[in-house]
Amino acid sequence: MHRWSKLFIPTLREAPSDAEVASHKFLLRAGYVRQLGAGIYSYLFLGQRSIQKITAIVREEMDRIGQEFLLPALLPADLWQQSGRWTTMGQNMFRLQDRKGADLCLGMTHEEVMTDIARKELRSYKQLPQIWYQIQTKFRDEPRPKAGLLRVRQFLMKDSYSFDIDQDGLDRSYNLHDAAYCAIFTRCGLEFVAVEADSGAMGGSQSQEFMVYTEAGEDLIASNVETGYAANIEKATSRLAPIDDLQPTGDGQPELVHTPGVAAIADVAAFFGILPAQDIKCVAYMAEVRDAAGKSAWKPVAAFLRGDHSVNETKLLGTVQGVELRTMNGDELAQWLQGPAGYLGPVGLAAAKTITDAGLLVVVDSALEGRRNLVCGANKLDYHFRNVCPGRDFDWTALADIRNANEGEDAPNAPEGVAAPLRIGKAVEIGHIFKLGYRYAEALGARVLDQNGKEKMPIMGCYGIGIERILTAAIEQSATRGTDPNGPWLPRSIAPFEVVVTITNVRDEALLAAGEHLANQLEAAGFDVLLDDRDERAGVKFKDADLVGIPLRINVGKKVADGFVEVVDRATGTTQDVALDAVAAHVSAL
RNA sequence: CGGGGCGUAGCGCAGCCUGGUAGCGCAUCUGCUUUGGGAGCAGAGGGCCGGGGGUUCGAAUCCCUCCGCCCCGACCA
Repeated sequence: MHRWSKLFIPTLREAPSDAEVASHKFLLRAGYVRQLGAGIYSYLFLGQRSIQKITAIVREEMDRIGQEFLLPALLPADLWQQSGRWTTMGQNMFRLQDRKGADLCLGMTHEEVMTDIARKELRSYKQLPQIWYQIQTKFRDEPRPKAGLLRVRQFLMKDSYSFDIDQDGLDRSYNLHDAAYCAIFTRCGLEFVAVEADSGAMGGSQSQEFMVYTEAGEDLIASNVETGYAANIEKATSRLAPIDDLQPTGDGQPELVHTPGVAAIADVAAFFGILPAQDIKCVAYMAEVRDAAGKSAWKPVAAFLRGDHSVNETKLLGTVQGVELRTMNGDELAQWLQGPAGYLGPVGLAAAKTITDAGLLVVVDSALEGRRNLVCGANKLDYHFRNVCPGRDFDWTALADIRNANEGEDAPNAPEGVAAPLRIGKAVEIGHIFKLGYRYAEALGARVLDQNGKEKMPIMGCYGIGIERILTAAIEQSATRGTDPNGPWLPRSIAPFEVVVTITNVRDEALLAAGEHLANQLEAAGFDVLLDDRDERAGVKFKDADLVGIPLRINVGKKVADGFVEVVDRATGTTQDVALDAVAAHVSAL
């Protein structure tokens, strides 16, 4: 039995000024954590209890599909040099040297170590599949730690790794994780969505992120509940409503129009009396590309989109197979597009044949495909073209989806004619499952014998869950709902205690006895109970109980004389009188 | 790494511009009263004003420098 009077729960009346996001303020004010440095936190009693609730759930679900290991956090450089990541990890890796001068790093992820075990121990396909997981502290020298526990330099991660003999096996391991993750996040009380993620340049074949919508999040995602569509904005598409094309003027061929001072999309639309969607917008970039040898070069890229659309730079980067983008400066615009910003257009440009060729890469967004009689810049100050038809009047290096999907557009998988508006919002990533492929098995030389006695590389998957992010997301979620003026509370499954029994006046022997008895009863019934036996005024105890986010409170007060206590349910904001001997049953039913 | 802000008691802040050796609220401790939503009165303790250097008779205050933290951006297997 935990008695508040004996515990260290340093609640704060006011949040330290460093804290901005709701979860950060909560964690500090409720006495869950204290900060030691940028992105470095100590977990106090309540925080640690919550973390343990979370890891217990994670463990329980993971044990159904895999085996728990505990790998070192201190890792020799050698392994990372073998995988090639000693150099590619760059600044995000904490590095150190031992007394002999040997290089080491602090683990930020454990593909290398797991694969090292696999290569040394796994010999036969008969040993596969394997799913190995751990719950370990990870270290990442984040350029900018922020938002309390949301982005930190030291954090807990459940990471697992699967080894299979073939793609089918990997698919199964991946699906097992998918299901386990859904079970974990559901049990943790989170409203989450699994989104298609950009698997990056590493060539992973499939990847899903588990996200929780919250303003504190750092990613943008698009989803629609009805169709089940969900994707990171870097990957999201949408079905566009049809746009009426303009009727051609004159002979129907591109016609040069004098448009003095008309540069912005809105001005062009107004000048021609058209919709922005009937205009072509140009955004010009320089893209850094690297060849196989790792040599880098900057190539010019002109991106063309519907006037009312915006470029998704991740998509564009993927299309041109580049590593970095920056917008063109004036000189570069003059050199490659012969026109000033505001008057850029695709007509008459010498587009490279393929993205690997030299010269200007012209990338046209798929939404322009098949459109007719559009307006665009003429690459000449104060002039535009009308009657421009993609394909007839200009060519391109690549036609691809490079635009951002917008809020309210229909999900791409919605049946024709069915409205399925996308919800687009910020979200925090709480988990990620990823089909890795052969990258690490290859680099580190892991091999097993298959049914035919031939050496084969095991195919891998890796899967992560941010433990603290579950806590953070749950708090943000509760704060966002904003239904309780007394602040956020935690889902019962991950709250440090399920119930707090508040004795309104401990100097009243009868109340004290009743509270103690009730707390013991509830504990015997299997609940996690905190007994507030402090000699404080009732108001203080109510405020504290709410502040620390315990989802249920039982007030032991005057009504005890009649055999009743009050049960306050934070989730519904309701207070009910319940007979003393019926409390356990009542709480179970909630 | 670029831009901005901040650092004064445990927390929130004022004082700095215009130099004279530190103050308010909350919290803490003692006593009395109070006891269902952060009580009242009386009293008390607590600060190397982030560090170092400089200017000055004198620096929280002005100047230089370093450190730390927060926010925006860049970055983020």
